[in-house]
Amino acid sequence: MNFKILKKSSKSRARLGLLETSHGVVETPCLVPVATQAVVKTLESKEVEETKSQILISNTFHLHLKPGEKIVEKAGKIHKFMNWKRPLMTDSGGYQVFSLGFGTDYGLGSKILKKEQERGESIKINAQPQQIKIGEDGVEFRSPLNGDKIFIGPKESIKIQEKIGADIIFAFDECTPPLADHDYVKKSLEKTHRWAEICLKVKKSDQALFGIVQGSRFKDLRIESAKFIGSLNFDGFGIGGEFGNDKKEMGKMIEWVVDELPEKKPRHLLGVGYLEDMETIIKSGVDTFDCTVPTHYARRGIAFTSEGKLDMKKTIYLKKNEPLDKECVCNVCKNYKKDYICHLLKAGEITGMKLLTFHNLHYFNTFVEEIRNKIKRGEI
RNA sequence: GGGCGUGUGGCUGAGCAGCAAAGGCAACAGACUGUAAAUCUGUCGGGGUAACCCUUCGUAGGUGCAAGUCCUACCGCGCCCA
Repeated sequence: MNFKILKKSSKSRARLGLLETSHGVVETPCLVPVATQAVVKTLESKEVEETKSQILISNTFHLHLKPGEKIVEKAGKIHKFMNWKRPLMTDSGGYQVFSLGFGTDYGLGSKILKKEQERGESIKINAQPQQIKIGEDGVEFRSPLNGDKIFIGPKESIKIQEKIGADIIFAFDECTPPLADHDYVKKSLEKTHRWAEICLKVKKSDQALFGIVQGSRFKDLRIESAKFIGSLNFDGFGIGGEFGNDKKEMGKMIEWVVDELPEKKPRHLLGVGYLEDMETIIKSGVDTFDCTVPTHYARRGIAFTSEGKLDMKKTIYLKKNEPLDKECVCNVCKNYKKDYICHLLKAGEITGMKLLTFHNLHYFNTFVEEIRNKIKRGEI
């Protein structure tokens, strides 16, 4: 993998780049659609290309459980397995440390604390989630599929990711929960840092390996983590964990980190990408970012349009014989109307979710494309 | 004509003396940011912020302190026998 910076904004930390891999080039800044189980749910790979998606991220934990990395490897590795010819990343499974752990215990999201939830900082040093066990060498999971005990640490994650064979792989980290206090995060960070060094040592493939910066909302820890991870011989960097109480803080927190990372290497923001967040995170210096929102919300019946977020399950849309977005040029907007899509969703037809997934991805990718153009024109 | 059965809130469907009445569906509202996620939450007879009040279980009477819940008649629907 090679990363070229084409232009640096004079108005912000934003930059235009080219991420070159053996499976093609990614123009950055770029949204990375999520293909957890080696598929963008509801779409086939050819359709995903048609949404202007340049690179996908799949998940180590999920592929380890099903079908198992050996199957993927035997199929000729993940590109051949899923017939995706462009670049691919795999996440390390670090997010599942959060999601299946404290995330489940407290009903939390990982990025921004929900309004209703008070900042109790109830997760203190040495706390353990109920269903998984976070140890020094890794994490003991229970398979959500059949209850089997599974152990994944940095070594295991890298070995699995090598077998899966994505272009870019991530170090195994602990994604700390928003309710964790400073002491918890500090101790967790030290572990994530040790794990980062192990990941670098263990990796034998020529895949690009990205280290992950944690540190939650704490400035000292974010900077400490960025300095440490940034000093290691990674090919790029992920920025993970939570970003404070509200979105205004998010950009600032990303900048704490970005300013400590080597400038020439790509920065990937893990799991952030509401439309309204995109300009902020890109202006803070993020090159790539993945987010489940366009695909996940599509399966909930939500269409993203220039008129805002539309809940296409609402009965009023049965009476609207017009495209989801009058300005959108995607195949769905060219060929289908709201009344039909609403009908499909109400009838429980999977094609409704498929059409929305296609449109949302196209819409998000076009949105980022426009931000790239703004950087080109020197507007942001 | 005779016998048996049935009639519940937008639909469906429990309840068989102490209910504004289970469940499901639909409807409406909300949530979802490195996907245990085609999911979850709330409302769902009317009125009031609320303790509370009012109107409901085919229709009309009756027996009970109390009736969708028991009795009688009628009406509608279903099946069976003539």
